Amino acid sequence: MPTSAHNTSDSNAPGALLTPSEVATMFRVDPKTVTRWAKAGKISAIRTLGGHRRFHESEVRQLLTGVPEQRDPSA
Amino acid sequence: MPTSAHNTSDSNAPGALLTPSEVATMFRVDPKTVTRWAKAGKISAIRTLGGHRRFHESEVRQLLTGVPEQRDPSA
DNA sequence: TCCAACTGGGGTAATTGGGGGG
DNA sequence: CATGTCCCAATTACCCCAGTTG
Repeated sequence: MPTSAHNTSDSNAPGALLTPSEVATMFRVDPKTVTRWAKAGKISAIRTLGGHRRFHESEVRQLLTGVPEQRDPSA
Repeated sequence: MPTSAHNTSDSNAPGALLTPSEVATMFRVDPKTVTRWAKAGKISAIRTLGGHRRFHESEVRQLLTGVPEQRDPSA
């Protein structure tokens, strides 16, 4: 996961994917912790053909915004 | 990622976050006290998916700089 | 193909959260 | 009222090595 100037992390891309390290940096946690969240189902993740995880940037942002859980308002 | 995978000290990052113990050390108080400040709304904090708190480094720095809000002198 | 960096998995120490009492 | 310390349970961080990434 390159941190170069022209890396693939385009915040504008709607379907942008982030690596575990990227998400870890955003939450100020260890990459292994992000993996643990994925295993616990707390965050959705897709796998590469080799088994590595990739996370949706939009979802990560929402979690960071402060929306831990969603309640049905009509309930 | 260039050389550093996940650096623990990303003070240059705009959205840098600090752990409770980090803030506690900066203020020379107990981590529990920092938690109380967060509960009292005296300092904004975001939570990890596991419930742990992370504080904005910029906000902490401003508080340390000595720019406290006007205390209620109406007493 | 080779290579440097990142990732996954397991296991163990340290930190954190929450309540209660001083 | 605010802070520091006690308890325990949960979460997180760092260690190893082998495999994937680009």
